[in-house]
Formats: sequence, structure tokens, C-alpha cells
Amino acid sequence: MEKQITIKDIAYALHISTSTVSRALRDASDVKPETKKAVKALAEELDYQPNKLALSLLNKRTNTIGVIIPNLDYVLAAMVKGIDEVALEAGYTVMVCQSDESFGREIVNTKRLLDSFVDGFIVSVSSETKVFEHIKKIQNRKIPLVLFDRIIQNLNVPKIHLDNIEGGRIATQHLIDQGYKKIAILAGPENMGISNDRMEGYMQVLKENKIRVDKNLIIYCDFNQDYAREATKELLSMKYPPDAIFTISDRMAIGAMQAIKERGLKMPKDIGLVGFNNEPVTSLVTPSISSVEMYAYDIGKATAKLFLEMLHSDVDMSNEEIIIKPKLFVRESSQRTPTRK
Amino acid sequence: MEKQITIKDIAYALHISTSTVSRALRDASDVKPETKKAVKALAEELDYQPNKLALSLLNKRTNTIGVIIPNLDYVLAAMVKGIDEVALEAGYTVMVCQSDESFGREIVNTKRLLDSFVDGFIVSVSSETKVFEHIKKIQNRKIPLVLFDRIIQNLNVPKIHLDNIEGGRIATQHLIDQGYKKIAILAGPENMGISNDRMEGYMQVLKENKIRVDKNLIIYCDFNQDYAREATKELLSMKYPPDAIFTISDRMAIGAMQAIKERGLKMPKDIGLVGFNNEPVTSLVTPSISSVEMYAYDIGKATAKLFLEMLHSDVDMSNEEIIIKPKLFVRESSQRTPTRK
DNA sequence: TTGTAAGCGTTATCAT
DNA sequence: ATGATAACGCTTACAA
Repeated sequence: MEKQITIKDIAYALHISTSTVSRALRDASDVKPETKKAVKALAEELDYQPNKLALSLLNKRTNTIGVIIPNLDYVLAAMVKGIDEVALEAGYTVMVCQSDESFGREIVNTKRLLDSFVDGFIVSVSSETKVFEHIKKIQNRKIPLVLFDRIIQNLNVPKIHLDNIEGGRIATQHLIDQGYKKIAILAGPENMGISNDRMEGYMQVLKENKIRVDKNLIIYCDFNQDYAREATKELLSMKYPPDAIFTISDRMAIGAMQAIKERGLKMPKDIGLVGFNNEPVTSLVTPSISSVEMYAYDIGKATAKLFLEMLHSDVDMSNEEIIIKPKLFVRESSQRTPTRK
Repeated sequence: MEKQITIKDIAYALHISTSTVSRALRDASDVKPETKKAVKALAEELDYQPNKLALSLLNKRTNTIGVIIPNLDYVLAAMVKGIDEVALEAGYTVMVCQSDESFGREIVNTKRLLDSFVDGFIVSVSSETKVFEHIKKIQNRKIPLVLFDRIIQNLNVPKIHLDNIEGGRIATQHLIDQGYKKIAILAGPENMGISNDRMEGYMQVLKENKIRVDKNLIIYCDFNQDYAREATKELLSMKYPPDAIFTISDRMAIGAMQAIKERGLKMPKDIGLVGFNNEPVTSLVTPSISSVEMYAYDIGKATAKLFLEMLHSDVDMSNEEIIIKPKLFVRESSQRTPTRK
């Protein structure tokens, strides 16, 4: 690591003081034009770069945003991309930490980022996270914080996320519209916000359509293809198996599809299937899978914008909650009546 | 942002000097046990956290690694995950910047990270990158740097990457073994390292098998599903179309597959197809797609390890080059002879 | 218009 | 065993 040019070097070379150099570089009004010119010229020539560390120490601002996410799957990668884009534009650099769905790592990451004096946090909590002391710590220090995607309700923090209830609703209503009667749901781990919301939507719609909610058709399983496959196998070996399955992720839909095929059932004839996220893979498999689009990239951009707004305004935004509407993309796995909807 | 506790606060409260506090906290040998105990107790009580900015300013070390990648697709997300894991373990935090395949953004990112005084760089260059002044700038400043995945040859920097030539070789040899005679390749943009290497492997094997390399069967196209689809369409409308296609990414393989299906051709009977990356999607589509596995997660981990090794050793490692061997996963899209290989 | 000096939080050197 | 002081690179009163 070579010596960096500092204002001292410039000051020394020009036989002036560092404060004058500092002022000249920042175009202060009270510097003689010639001095200013000389300083700038030399700075340019020596490729002077101000030391951000020193500035940060002084201002307590690092122009850095800490982002904590549970993983880097398709959806979150798209969101991060959106965040990154907007942040870069606004002159911020992003520090992305993955908790890998582990509460412990989330804590560690939070601490790291706090220690690094990030100017604020953009967080999506892990599926394990049930207690929020680390989040409250951020709040207590009055550090700007936005929760996105996997948010925490009942916490006085600006939030931005998909309308997951609505997502569950449109998926379920669609299956009912297609004539399916016995609709199972593959949910995520219990207590997981987005899973519960999607399930809530599912239950609302069943009730509205006078369909009994059958506990045996509600399966909590890991957010994971293989678990979903196993769970589906079991569902299909029930005495009165479901005639449709709504999975709260596309990975799980793929797993379900595998089990369905192994069982020799045909979609959409024998059984309907709807996934969630609208990942590209849904239109690549056969049959293609209907899925709920969540506009991950846009959510990412909106998150960063909300964050920046919060950072630069002094009105309290802790009650802000932006909710993005999902949209169902109907594909072969669930479309029985060609012209409906 | 609330006031942070500093050693001054502790010193003041205990009526001792900041230097003593500093020593006590770092368990220096020459501090009276009682003093030490008192300092530590108070630090604990006040939840004292050393100010990293101040430390960094002093030591010129930030415990931060700058990672620059062209995008966050499946492969790179897996690599980043590997890097993140190892870095975290070693006490480093990672700043990930996406160049979005843009040379300009790569420059900006490099500058940002230099300004942030990262302790070193882990870089995979964008597909647009053809001139390397920004990389050389890093080198000139004697900042540790490792190139991974999309590396630059002829640059005296430690590198780690897949054996892409071998990847191209095994894919092509496999197609020949399966009896395909006229093998096309969908490559990436011209001048792109990994693309050229995979193509090099392809050509080597053709020559070894006394098959003429036909320029018309070499298509440069964007790393992208739709381009691949169009390119494949054109290939298939040639007077003597290919009977097999090797695409240098799975996304492109998907595009090729779409075009093949639209044309009414059957894989592997009428035409063979092999992709690259071994993304999960390859085994989900019908027919499943043979693909070259590149062990992205492992490459990520190995990259971070190489980087840390370099950071902590003072022997010159600039000639280090780690090359990972790929492996072909044969699936339906190319397997004509059931028991071969 | 410019320079001096203090301060951001910490550590290292040198006294005591 | 402890304290005073300088230093990291920069900004900003305050003085001149």
C-alpha cells in the first residue's frame, strides 16, 4: 500500500497551510483565486484523493449502507440489485451481509455493520429471527433503518414489502375459479411472516368461498425443493388427497411438481399447482407453473429510495409502510378453463 | 445517531488517562490488575465499542474486502456466498459492488472501494472490460488483489478460475462420443475470456477428432436467453444445420432449447444440446439438459482463502493461478447411447 | 486572505 | 504502573 497524497503534501509543496488547501479544494469563498487555482492544479497533478476515513471520523458519516439479507436466491439477488443501483446513483456504497437464514449470523452481521459506522440499515430478517433486540439496538442508536421483504410487524420502522396476503388470495381464488375444490398449501416454517401472510390470504379466500379450512391440507415445510417434494408425496397418499396445491415459493412448486409427476398425475387435469415469485424457471418447466409475481427488482429500488428519503428528511417516517401489489401469472399447471379470467 | 462511548468517557469517569484505558482494554502487561478490572467493568457496563474509523485511520486497515462482480446471477451469487462465508469467518466484512456488465460502472466501483480503503480486492471483470487501467491502479498502490472466475490473462495477479478450456473440451468430446457430427457453439461476446476458453476447448477437440471447424457454426451472442433463441433459430434454418449445439451458459441452453422445440426437433434424437454451469434448472426442464458443473460455491470459498493467504503472507503470490476442474453432468438432451461413458 | 490550533477516537512513544 | 503528547488526515473556529 503506497503513501497517499494528503493535503499536507500539497500545503508543504505550495508553502501554505493545510487549512488553506482544505478551503481551496472545497471552493470556499475566502480564498484568493490564484491560490485556489494553484492548489487545484497540484491536487489534480498528484491525483489527490481525500481520505474518507478521516472525513468519516470527523462527520460521523460513511456514505455506506448496511444491507442484511437472509440469502442470495433469485428474489433477493434481484432486490439487492435494485438497492445497489439506486444507492450507487445517490453516492452510497452498499455493504451486503448474508445471514444465511441464521439468527446468530444476523446478530453478528448487525454488530459488524454497526461497528463499521454504516449510515443506515436495510434489513430483511432471516426465517429464524423471532426476537428483535438487534433491530431495536439499531433503533435505539437512532440509526436510520428500513425493513424490506421479510419485515417485522409491530415494530415502529418504515417497511416495504409485497402484499403477501393478497398474493395468497389471488393464487387461491384462481384455483377455486378453475374448479379446484380441495386446495392444499405448502407453507414455510411456522412463525415466518411472509409465509403466514400468504397462508392468511389462502384461508380468507377459502372462507369467502365457503370452503372449510382443513388443517391436514396445511403443511409447514422448509423453504426448499426436497422438503416440498416429500411433503407433496405425503399429501398425495392421503385418503382424500387435495386436487390443487399452492406453494409459497417456486422452489417448493418445483418440488411439488416432481412428486406429482412421480405419482403419475397430470396438471392441470388431475391436480392444479400455483407457485410464488414468478421465477423464470416457472415458464421453462413442463407443464409451466402459474406463479405470483412479486416485482423483486422494483421492491429493491423502492426500498433504497425509501431509505434515502428517510435519511435526508427529518420528519418521522417510522409509520411508513409501502405495500406492493402482486400479480398472478397463469400458466399451464393450473389453467383448466381456457377463457376464464 | 446517539453519542458513542469512547475511552475518554471511561478515562474521565475513572480519573485516569486515556492511554491507561487503552492499555487496560487491550490487556497490556503493564497495567495494575485493579485498574484493568475497573476499566473492563465500566467498559462492559457502558457497552463501549471501539471506534473502527479511528482505528482504521491509524492503522490504514479497515478489515474490509472489496468485491466487484459483473452481476448476481446464479453462478456469481453462489461464488459471493462462498467468499462471504470465508471472509466473515476471518473477521472481514465484504463490500459487494455490481458492475452490471458495464465497464464504466466497474471503474466507478473500483474508485469507490479504493476511496473506502478496503484492505484488498476480489474482482471478476465485466464482459465489456477490455482495458485494465483500473486493475493496474490497484496493483500500483500495492493493494492485495485476486481475480476470480472472469479473470484477465497476462496480468501478474493471483487468479482462480475454472478450467474453461477443459469445460469446452468435455462438453464437445461428449457430443462427439454420442455420435453428433456437426456441432455448433453458442459463445458469448467476442473477446470475453471465459467464452474464448470454452470455445478453444471446443475447437481443440474438433481438431483432435478430425472434424473441420466451421466458422458458420460458431455464433457469438449475448449471454442471454433471447439472443440464444434467435441465434439458434438461424442455425436451424441453415442449409446444412448442426446436429448438436454447445452453449457456454445454461441460460443460453434454455434459449436454444426453445428454438429447437419451436422447430419441432427432438433432443437428443435429432439434435444434441449441452449447456454450462449446471444450474438447477437444467434438471428441471424437459428434456433435462446436460451441463458442465463449475463448482461456483467452492470457487468462491477458494478465492477468499487465496485472498486471505495473500494478505497475510509476504511472499509474492502474483504468479499463483488456481484452476478448478469442471465436470460434465450428462442428461437427456445429449444422451443417445444409453451406456456410453 | 491566510494561518494556528483544537478536535474526531485511538494507539504508540517517551517520560515519569 | 501511569500519564502526556504526537500522530493518522481532515475541517473549522478563531485569530491575525
